[in-house]
Amino acid sequence: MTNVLMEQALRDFLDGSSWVRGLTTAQMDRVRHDVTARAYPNGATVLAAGTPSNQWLGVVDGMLKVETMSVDGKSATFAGVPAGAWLGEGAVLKGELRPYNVVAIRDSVVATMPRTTFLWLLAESHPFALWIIQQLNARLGYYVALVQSFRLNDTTKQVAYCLAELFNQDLYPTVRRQVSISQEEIGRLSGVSRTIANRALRELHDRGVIRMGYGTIEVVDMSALNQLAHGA
DNA sequence: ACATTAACGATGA
DNA sequence: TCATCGTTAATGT
Repeated sequence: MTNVLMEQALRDFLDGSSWVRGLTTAQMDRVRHDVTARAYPNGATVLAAGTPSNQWLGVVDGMLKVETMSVDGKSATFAGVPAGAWLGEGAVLKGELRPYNVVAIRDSVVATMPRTTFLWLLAESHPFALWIIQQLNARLGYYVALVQSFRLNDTTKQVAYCLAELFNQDLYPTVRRQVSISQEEIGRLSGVSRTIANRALRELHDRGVIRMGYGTIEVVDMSALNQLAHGA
């Protein structure tokens, strides 16, 4: 993507971010000035664990994941983050070193807001603070339901839950029915091997819930997927 | 039982 | 050419 196209994509992305609508004109001007965009190829580390939390990130295009690495090199994926979402406010708020890696799992464009701008907005804008609260609350809800799903459900339903949440409007406001993610990453996100992820996805396909493409999954029946995700 | 890892070939971009 | 997918056989819990 050329720089000009990327700047245009960044403007569109900001205009489409719901928290921007609550800002004053002056606040918006500063945001537009301070937020920058950068492209990352598939597999690239956007932010490494252990580095200072100096930025809030927005996924303009593509897909990121949040993961930790254990000492023996194994990794656990906590979240898949599709285009339209913002992430990283937790570490910025705590002022800690980043606890997780943020990695591109597709060719991606990522927007960066400096920590100082983020904290300024949080102090200046009540609507922004409310938006952040609802975002944190939506994440909490995700993880509570995740524990429930893993305690009570078989692997196919675990995969269904993780897949369904990629379309959660509270977590990821951009409305889509298709997501660009490999079965390998679906497995990591769901805590199962690629073999099992593949079997679960084919089961969902055979039930007419999704369609599978090369590196993509399209939801055909969202309500059926959500029902399976919650134990049906 | 049921999941994982490693591996293979096939195929899409 | 490389990523991704579908499948299988051996192995682990």
